[in-house]
Order: sequence, then structure tokens, then C-alpha cells
Amino acid sequence: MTYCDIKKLTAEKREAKWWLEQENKKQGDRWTTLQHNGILFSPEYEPLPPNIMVKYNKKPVKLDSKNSNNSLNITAEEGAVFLAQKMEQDDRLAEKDKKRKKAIDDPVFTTNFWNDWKKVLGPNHIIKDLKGVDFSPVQKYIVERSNNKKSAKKAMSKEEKKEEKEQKDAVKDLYGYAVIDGVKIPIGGYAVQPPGLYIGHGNHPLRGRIKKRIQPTDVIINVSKTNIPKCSINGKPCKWGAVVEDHEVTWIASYRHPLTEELTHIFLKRDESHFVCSSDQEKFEKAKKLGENIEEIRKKYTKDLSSSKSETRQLATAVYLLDVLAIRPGTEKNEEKESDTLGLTTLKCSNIKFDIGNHVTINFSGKSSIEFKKKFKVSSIVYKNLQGSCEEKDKKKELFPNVNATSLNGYLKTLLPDLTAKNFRTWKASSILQEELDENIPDPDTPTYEKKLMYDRANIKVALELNHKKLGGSSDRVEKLKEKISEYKEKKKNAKTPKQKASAQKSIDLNTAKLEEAENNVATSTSKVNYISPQIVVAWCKKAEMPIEKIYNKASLTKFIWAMSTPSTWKF
DNA sequence: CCCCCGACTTGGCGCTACGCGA
DNA sequence: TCGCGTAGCGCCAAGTCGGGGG
Repeated sequence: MTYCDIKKLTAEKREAKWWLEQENKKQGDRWTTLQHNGILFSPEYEPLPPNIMVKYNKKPVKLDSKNSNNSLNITAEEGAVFLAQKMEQDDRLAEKDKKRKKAIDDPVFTTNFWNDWKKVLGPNHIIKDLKGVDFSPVQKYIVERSNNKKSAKKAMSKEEKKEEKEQKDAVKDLYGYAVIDGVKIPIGGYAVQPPGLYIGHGNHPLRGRIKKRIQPTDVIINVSKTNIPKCSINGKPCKWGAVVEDHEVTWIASYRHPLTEELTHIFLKRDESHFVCSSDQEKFEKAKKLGENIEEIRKKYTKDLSSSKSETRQLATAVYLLDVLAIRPGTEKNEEKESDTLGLTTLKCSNIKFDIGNHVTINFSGKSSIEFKKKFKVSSIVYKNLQGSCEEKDKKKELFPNVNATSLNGYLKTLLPDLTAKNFRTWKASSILQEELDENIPDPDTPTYEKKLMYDRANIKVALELNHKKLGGSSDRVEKLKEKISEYKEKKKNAKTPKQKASAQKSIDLNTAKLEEAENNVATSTSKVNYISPQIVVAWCKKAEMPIEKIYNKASLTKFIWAMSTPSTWKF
């Protein structure tokens, strides 16, 4: 039973132990008792067969496959396997997308890799540079190994499959759950990150570096101290780095990311955690409140657009853009350790172009290096303010020099209590969906797939607004879909029965929607899961007599269980 | 007061299990 | 029943934002 289920229990069932625990909780505490069995460490390295070797200057070299006693806790051979795996993945993906860049051709990637691998090889190793190393025997071997594994799995008997599943389930039973205030809740990803290469998004400065193997001593466990889990690594006992009992946080374990040194946490599974459920609920309530107050907020910042104080003017102009574009706020970044991506408060003058008729074009590389580009019209006062910031031809100059994430959020709080910049994205997404669905309330006896299409189209609009894009090339997919559509159109023409005709039409409709998504390179899942209030969807489904399971998968149905009783008349 | 960092949400990608059409 | 395409899931990176410490 999850928290969300418990919330649904009626008042007379409140004698449950869980409720007692909740009432006895101190202010700020997230839990009273927390039990779990610790976390799972990466398995030891499995050496390659003795005859599998890299070549250095055309001569085979057997790399050490046993000694991992170095700063990265990996063997020399393991490092070679990491790169060979990456090369294999690149080769495979390059077949689909010819333009795709390979890591091995990227000097930053290879230099980063070499500098780390050198540490593992040691100072007196025969291998003196990466250029002379031929990884292809290792690459070839790992492909064979993976193919063998696949066919072995196919050939497995029913009993063997069952046994394998039981073994997996046993590990999951041990590590996959935490018991919080007496309620069993799944843990999301209970294994520490295995050692490997750091890839990153876009042109990350650390790409190609080796992430070391995490050891038990690197890990902090958060748990009720009366029930400290045993530390075990590959069947051997070990010692946790530390054990804490912090009632104010929801994580089970934490450790430093081996390269960025950021804390990495092991949390509860997001779809089933009651902490996530209730913060989600709050998030959408806040977004709704923003919508209810938007006119008043607009009035306030419009007045500030012509403030005599430059800082206030900048803040108001930034909020105007936030209101129109719903872009991310943008936080300061460390250029040596992070990609140089931007957000609203970190935009430079080089990211804006002034066109005639109060039109501006904003163009920048956002989260995960995804391009944002939009041309739109602004009010003349906003146009003047933006131009004012960029009068001098210095392109490196910031668009809002006196605004940062903190001051922006500070200003937003003067417009509406608790308002933050990212609330605008949630509000915009949800209100667009509400509007779209309001215009598309199907007759209950419309075919289900048509109702689904109405939802999907609205969802695509939201994803476009939030700039949720797929990075990979989609031209292949677009062509295929176009072909398919004309095929079905032909079929429809030649249909003999009305049933055949309807079935062809259905395929046309479905593939047209897919085409729309592919042509725009748009990804809908993020907005569906994080930005669109499920209450809107539930209300619409009830009105349209549309089964909600056609829209949400099992995980989302669990995460949004709190919204399922929303009445059909509900409005965002 | 400011900036750094802890905790949590958001986000795209690749793999795989599964469902559907031929 | 078989092969194929894709939804969904897990992985891990990359954001936001407030609070704590200097």
C-alpha cells in the first residue's frame, strides 16, 4: 500500500498504524522509521579470455585484468573494454545515422580517456599513446560475447528461465524495497552506478573520462539506526562509509559522483513514492494558482517594465519573457566542469536578434544542449528594454546583467507568494492542454483511437511549447511514415467493405499523428509525466468516456492515483 | 550577505519485453 | 506463429532552488 492509497482511505480507517506515525512526526520530518537492506555494488570485473588482446603498434599486448589497485579501482583491460564498448555502440548507431559523430574521432573525448587510462596502465607501461592502440580485437570479442549470450538466452528451457527470474527477484526482494513507517515502497535503482565512461550531453568538457568503481566506503547510508543494514559486496562483508539517520530527507543512500563530485542519491521509485506523489500534487496546485492570478501578475510586472530602476526594469522584462516563452530560468555554471548551456537569466546579447515591427528572435543552447529558437512579437516597451541592454555591440554582454536565478525568484515572490520561475512551465503546459481539450470534447461514441488522437495532438502542442525535442535525426522515420500513409490511402481506395475502409482510415489517422510528431522531432513523454496536470486529463476522460489507461501507463496511473477521483467538471 | 551545495525534479537515450499485424 | 516496431522502463545526466555556513 502506498501513501497515495492510504490517502484514499476514508476517515474511519484512520486507526492504521501509519496515521499514528504521521501524527507523531516532528515538524520538518519526512519519516519516523526507515528500514532497508542497503544497496547493491557493481560486480567484479570479469577478465577477457587470455587470447583476446589489444594491439599496440600492430603487436598484441595482453593487458592486466586482475589488478584494480589504483585510483579508479579498475583493471587496465577493463578500461580498454569501456572504450571498445563505446566504439561498438557508435559504430552501430552510425549505421542508422551516417552523420553521427564518433567518440573515437573526438579529440576531447580521446584525450580525456587517455589521461585517465594512463593512470591505470601505470608509468612504465609499453603503451605510450592512444593512437597506436588497436581496440578492434576486444570490440569484436564483446560483440560475439553479447551475441552468444542472446542466443543462449533464447535456447534456455522454461525451467532455466524461471530459475533466472527467481534469482533476479531474490535480489530485488533484498534491495528493491524500503519500509517507511511500516509501508513497503520500491526503491528506484538500488545499484550504485557501475564504473564506465562519462558521456554527458552535448559537448561536455569531461566527456571520455573514466568513472571509477564506487566502493562501500564511498557510500553513506540513511536508515533508522536501530536497524542498520549489513554491508555486503559480491558476497563479502564490508563497511559503509557512514551511517546517518536523517528524518528530514527521503534518500536511502548517497555517494559522490566520481567525476563531478556532486552528491548522487538513491531515492524511492518515483512513481510509487508518496513523497513524490504529494509534491507533485502541490506542484500542480501552485501552477493552477499562478493561472488564477496571471492577470494581476501581468498588471504588476507591466508597470515595472517602465520603472526608473534599471534592475526592476530588467526583472520585469525577464518575467515578461518567462510568461510568453516559459523557458527555464537558467543558473550559473562552472565552465570547466559543465556544458555551457543557457537559460533566461544567463542569456547573452548574442542570443537575441532585433527585427522590424517589435519582433525579436531568441536562439540559445538550453538544457542538455538542445537548441531553442523562436521568433515572436513583443510589446514596444519590452522591445525598448531588451534593446537597451544590448546597445553596445558587445555580444558577450548579458541580456539581464542585474538578474540571476535568486533575484528573479525573489522578484516573483513579490508578485505572488511562493512563486518560482519554473512554475511558469507547469502552468503553461497545463493551461495549453486544458484549452486544447476544451476545444475537443468528443462524442462518447467516437472511436477510442480518435479520442486518443485528440489527446496526443494536444500533448504535441504542449511539448512544442516546452521545447522537448529528440536529438537524433528522424528523416528516416519521416520517410517511412509517409510511405506507410500512402500505402494505407491506396488500401482505402481499394477497400471493398465499409469495415476495411474504416480500418484503413484508422491506420491513416494513427500514422499521420506519428508523422506530425516525427516531423517536429518532438518528445511528448516528459510533458505528459511532469508538466500536464493529471486532473485535466482525468476530467476530460470522464467527459469523453475515454478509458484513462489508454493515456497513462501503469507507472503514471500509480503516480497520479491522487487525481483519479477528479470530477468531469473540474477545470485547471 | 552571498555563494556554494544538498536535495530533489526534469530530461533524453538506448535496450528490451511485449503486443500486434501478416 | 513469427518477426517487427515501439512503448515503456531503467539509466544517469542536467537542471532548479532554498538553506546553511563562512
